[in-house]
Amino acid sequence: MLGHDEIYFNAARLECSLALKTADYVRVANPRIEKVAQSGEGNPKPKIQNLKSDEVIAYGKGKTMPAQLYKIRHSLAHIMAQAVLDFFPDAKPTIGPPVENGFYYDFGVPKPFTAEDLANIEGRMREIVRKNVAFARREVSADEARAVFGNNPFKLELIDGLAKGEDDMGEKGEGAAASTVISLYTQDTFTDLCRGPHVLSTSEINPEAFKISQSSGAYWRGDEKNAMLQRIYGLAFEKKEELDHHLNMIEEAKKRDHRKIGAEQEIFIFDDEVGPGLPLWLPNGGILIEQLEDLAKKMELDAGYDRVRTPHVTKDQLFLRSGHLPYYAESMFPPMELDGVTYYMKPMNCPFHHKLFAAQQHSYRDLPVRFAEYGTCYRYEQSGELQGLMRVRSMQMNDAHIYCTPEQFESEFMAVIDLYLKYFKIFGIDAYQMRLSLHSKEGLGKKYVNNPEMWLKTEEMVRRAMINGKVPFVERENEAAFYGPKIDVQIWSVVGREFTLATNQVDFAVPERFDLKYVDKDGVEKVPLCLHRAPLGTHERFIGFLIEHFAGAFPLWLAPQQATIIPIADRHVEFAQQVAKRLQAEGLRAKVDNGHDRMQNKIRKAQMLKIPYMLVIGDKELAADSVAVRLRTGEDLKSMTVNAFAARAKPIIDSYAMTL
RNA sequence: GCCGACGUAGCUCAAUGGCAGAGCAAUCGAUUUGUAAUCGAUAGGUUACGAGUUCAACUCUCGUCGUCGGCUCCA
Repeated sequence: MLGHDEIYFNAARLECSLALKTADYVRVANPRIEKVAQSGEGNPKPKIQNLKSDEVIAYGKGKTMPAQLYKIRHSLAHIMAQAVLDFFPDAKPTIGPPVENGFYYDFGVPKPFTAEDLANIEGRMREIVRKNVAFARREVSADEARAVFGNNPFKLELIDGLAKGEDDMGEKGEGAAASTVISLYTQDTFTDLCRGPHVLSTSEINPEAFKISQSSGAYWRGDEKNAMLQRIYGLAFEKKEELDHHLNMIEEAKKRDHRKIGAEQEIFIFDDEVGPGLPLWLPNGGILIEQLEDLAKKMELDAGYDRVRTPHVTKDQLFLRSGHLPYYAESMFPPMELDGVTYYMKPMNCPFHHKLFAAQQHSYRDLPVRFAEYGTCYRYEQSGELQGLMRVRSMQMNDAHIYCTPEQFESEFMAVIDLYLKYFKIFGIDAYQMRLSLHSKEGLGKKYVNNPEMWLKTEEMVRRAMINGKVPFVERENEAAFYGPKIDVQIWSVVGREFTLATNQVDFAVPERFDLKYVDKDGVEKVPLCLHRAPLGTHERFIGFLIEHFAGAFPLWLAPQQATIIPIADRHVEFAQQVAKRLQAEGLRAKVDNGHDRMQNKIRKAQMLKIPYMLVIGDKELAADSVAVRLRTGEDLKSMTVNAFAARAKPIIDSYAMTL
């Protein structure tokens, strides 16, 4: 992606869709640069690519930021802690790292911070920065450190961990990386346990280039069983213009939030009496869904899939067999008891497809078998995690299961990846990241099927397939499905949240539980491998993503209303209605705007709804059987006959083109 | 689920303890207009829901529901 000179990024870290020069993207967005799989023998060696000649510092999961920015943000976190202690001497500072766009600090305090507190803290921080205080480093023994932080149980826990070679999150460092050096940084009146680095003096920090953005609760060390701390987030950049630019981008991003556009364009609603996370699709949303399903059916027919249908409800036995119960029960809607039988709404389609596979005899000659279904699933997601269409409780999944032999695995897996890429090309999606999600040793037998050999084997199969297919990807541990590794397509919503848009999963475990088999060449019954794939994810998330991706300006083939016909005066309405009928007969979604407004206002309304074509009809058009065509881009194509207009639009629709 | 903020007309917002208002949208009327807002009128509300304090509650308190931002989670 970064190979292109100029790229169109949707959300990612830019929080809005922009065509950018790669160099600008690298500068502004600070892209995630992670382990990139290398071709060659054995496991690829992780490699951090430095796209910038400037010094960068790694933080978080494989992310980097320029060293100076890191120091500024990290130092501001300490200054924030100092300011907080000025107002709340009993607050217990815990950790305060730099993050994308800024920094945060978590405090143990008896009461959450108020908006007024935050304003005071921000003001105090500015005073400290302006005093040009120095940051001084000092290395101490664990016992000395304990003496300094004797009244702060969080810091004592960190010191104990450091003494054992753990990092901030209580995780073991990599062998030799385990450090016994404990360092303190002091600025002004405040000393913190910290590995650094920091600015030498606050004179390196622009007091106008940072801002406290929000506060919220956060669990100590990210574990919900631990104490709830209060986190304060700050935004920080080197220059004020960069902060202003960032704030401006956030404002722009809000305008294309799918929740806002979804309401404006009447695509979906939520209703309190229906329930949270249960979207209702208005007619415009219905059109989007049908267009996507038509596309999927065409593409999947070409790719050799068979379509199946399965029920929404099933007996508990099915999910006991699949292994979802009892482990997945808390993410399922509660059971229904009828006549002594327990039923569940399905959270996924796989077990049903497995049953379909099992219902027929299979020879190796029949494989691969590919069952596709836009299945409706229900998951009881935690209330706090619901977000518009991006995370819901009822969803329609572009699901399919492919049953194949190990020999067929690579070509089947890559055929799915190719399908992704075809879809993404149609939609112009290029700001995504393919992520090879791996198991973790610690999770074996808990989060993951306890079969270490098969994990390593299938992970290597996927890795090799991706390398052979020359598809760039990153690797991430502890993100696999319980039954096998997967390639997830990660995208960022316009407000900056990361989501899995599509997935392609290997399953080496569940087919056996369902006793699935085929008869191989040698006459022996064998268990097939299964691929779970959903290139278009769910309608809910995919459409939520598309709304933001296109900022509501859908390509012609998707646009719920493709043309609005605008009669200039009442005497043109009848002809306008005829034109609408004729265009509808040609398969175009056209409607007459016969409201009381003047033409200018009708154009304005259509423009705001991002309707692709505005067809103006006045005396001239009435006489010539024509329409005056205006595009939503503002371009005026002047008058053309109704037939000429239809002949222009239809191939654009049929080819899924982005042009109008 | 946890922490916090918020919930007023279809939408965006005003009214801080004393008669609930504006713009847009809707409806009706006038206008018949050539590429991003014609004029006028009408209608629209148990201020999310339920309790409490008060002479008086949109406003203060408690609970419930929902939304938003984080945290956690995300097969």
